[in-house]
This record gives sequence, C-alpha cells and structure tokens, in this order.
Amino acid sequence: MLIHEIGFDNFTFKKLGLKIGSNESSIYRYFESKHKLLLYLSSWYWAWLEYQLVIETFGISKAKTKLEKAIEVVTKSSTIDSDYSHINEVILYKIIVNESSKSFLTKEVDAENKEGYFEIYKRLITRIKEMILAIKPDYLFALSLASSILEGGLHQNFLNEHLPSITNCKDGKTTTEFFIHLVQNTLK
Amino acid sequence: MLIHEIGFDNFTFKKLGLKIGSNESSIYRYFESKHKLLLYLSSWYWAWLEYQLVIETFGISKAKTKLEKAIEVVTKSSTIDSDYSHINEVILYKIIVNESSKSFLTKEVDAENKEGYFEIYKRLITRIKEMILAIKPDYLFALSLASSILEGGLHQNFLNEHLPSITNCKDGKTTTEFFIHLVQNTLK
DNA sequence: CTATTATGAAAGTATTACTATTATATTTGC
DNA sequence: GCAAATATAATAGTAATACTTTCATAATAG
Repeated sequence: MLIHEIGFDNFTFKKLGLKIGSNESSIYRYFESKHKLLLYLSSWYWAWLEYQLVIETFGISKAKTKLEKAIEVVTKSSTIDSDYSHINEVILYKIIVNESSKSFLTKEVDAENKEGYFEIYKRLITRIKEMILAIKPDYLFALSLASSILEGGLHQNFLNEHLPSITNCKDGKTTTEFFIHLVQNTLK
Repeated sequence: MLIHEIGFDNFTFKKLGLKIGSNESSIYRYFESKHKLLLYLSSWYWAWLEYQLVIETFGISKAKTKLEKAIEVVTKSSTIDSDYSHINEVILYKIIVNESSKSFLTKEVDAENKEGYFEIYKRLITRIKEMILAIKPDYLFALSLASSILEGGLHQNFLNEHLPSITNCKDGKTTTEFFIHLVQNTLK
C-alpha cells in the first residue's frame, strides 16, 4: 500500500492514481478527502479487529481466559499473515500503528465524532471494557484500561520498530505479554 | 499560542508572523521548518517535565512514594497554572496532548532519532523506568510501563476532552489515580 | 441502442512550506 | 559617535499540495 511506502503525509491522490492506473479526480469521487480516507481505513481496521475479537472469544466461558484472548487479538503485532483476508494484513497493521492516531489528532475531532466516524472504535473499546468488568465488576477504570490496551498496544509496537530503547516489547518478549501481565495484576 | 488556537496542521509561519508582528522569513531563521518547531517545542516540554520530576521526587526516600509522585507529575492534566513558569503552561500542555505524537509519527522518525531529537524524551522515560525498578528489580517490562504511563497519560487526557465515552478519567476520577492504581498492582 | 452513469484528461485555484533577494533597521565594537 | 556586522522586513518566487471544475469519452443498464 502506497500510504505505508511513503507515509500518509507524503501520500496524495495523484500519486495513488498514478500507481493504480486511475485518475486523481476519479478517486475524489469515492473519497471526499485524504483525511476521510484515513478515517475509513481506520474504521475498516477496527471493524475487522472487532470481528476477530468476537469470533475468537466467542466460545470462551471463563472471563479471565476470554479477556486474555481479547488482549492477544488487539495487541498482536501481526507480522505473519492470518488465514482470513486476501489484502495485506501486515502492511495494514503498520499503517494503523503509524497513522491511525492522526485520524483523531485534529481540530475537527469533535465535529467528526458527532458525525459518527469513531463509532466502531468506541464500540470495540466498549467490548473490551465489558470483558474487564466481567472479571472485576467494581473496577472504576474499565474504559480507561480498555482504551489503554488498544492504543498502548499500537504504541509499544511502534516503539519496537522505531524507538526500541524505550520498550521491552522486543527480543522475544511481546506486547501481548506485557499487557496480559499488567491487566492480570490490575484486576486481581 | 497560535498552534493551540488553530491546530498544528493549520498553523503556518506566515500566520504566526502576522500574529506576533514579525515576518515569515525571520521566523524561518530560527526554526528550519514547521516540523522542527514541533520537535523543539516537544523537547522543551519534556525537559521541563524532567526538571519537575527530579525536583519533586528528589527528597523522597521511599521507592513507592517516589514513583507515585513521578506518576502524578507526568500524568496530571495541568488545568491550573503552577507557580513556576510565566508562559502559559495550560495551553502548552494542550498542545502536547494534541500534537506531540505527530513529532514522531512520520517517515523521518528514524533519521531524526539518530540526530538526537528524542533524547530528552527517552531520558525522561528512563528515569521513570529506574523508579519502577527500584520497587521491583526483576520486573521485565519497566521501560514499557514507563512509556505507557507517559503516552497513556496524554491519551487519557485527550479522551477526557474529545472522546469522553471511552475513558473513566473524568467526573472527579483523575488520570493520575488510574495510573497509580495500575502501577501499584502491577509491581505488587 | 439510447440514456444514464462512471471515468479520464486537463486545467485551474488557493494555500502551503519554504527559499532567495534586496533594502532597511538595529546592534556592537572601537 | 560612527562604521561594520548582523538582524529584520518586504517582496517575490517556487514546487507541491489538496482539492474543484469542465468537458469529452467510455462503459453499462434498461
């Protein structure tokens, strides 16, 4: 994907058109703006993660095991292709790690939130929150813990790739292990 | 500060010149680029946080109390001016919350890291890591926990302002409380 | 096979992120 | 107090960005 190759900031619809043999103005017919494309792409990823989360934790009855599976799904660095999709999942994950924060770190975040652009993302976090509360119903920070797992997972995997001196999620130790340990102790 | 008013993406040196009664080209003599300005501003903030961290934890001998103070310093949402500085600390914090991630979420992050632009940030995280290890020397994820406290703190305060439905750090419950509880249990 | 709809090519616009040039201040050294 | 060094301002310019508009052509659907 071109966004990953050159980075979202250097990415333009003109360059994309050139690459996929299409026209700039044609692409603008499908995506109102570059920023909207990032919003759609991010939402698409969150929807797919939600799907994975649901099917992978569906059969698990024990609350603790269920949450551990959930943490695994949302924090795994996805270096090997899963068996489902045809589109390059590894590259999509890298785009999300590097660019997804830019979808909400804007002056328009409140307006776009009102228009519903973050609904899937918020629903995903709510699902994780429910799993946390199933273990410890009186925990006061279930939403914050859930959002920290999701964004923190991306961040640790970013650090692993670009600033490895400030993460331990490397050399065989995974981001998933870090968060499972963190959450286990917090909900004890 | 203009960056906060209109957002870093809409901010230009021309607009800044107009606002401060100076000239675009003059500003370019001090800051090579808009992006470098963000790097300097971020580093300036990390240096100032580091300073606060050091003086506020200096006299504390008990490792646990020391780390709690450290967490307080780096996760406090800074809504009231402290007694030190003259520049608007509240607005600076808001800029950091909304924009600082953009200083490393670029294609140039590796090159800029080599040039030392993230040294203060990394040193700050290392300091927190040391405080964590003072409590639990065999903890395998001290760096990841430290970086999670710092970035996670910013993120929770961002959510509080823009996506409050996915955080509990609101209505009297603070980001600091969330992280102190999290860390206490993790290092138990 | 015609009407609708989608796509392409090209040009245009306003803005951005700078750079370069030259004139005019301002400061500093003596 | 004044020349020399240095900083600032004004202006113009450049290449690219993020789109928009127009119109011709191609694909498709009824």
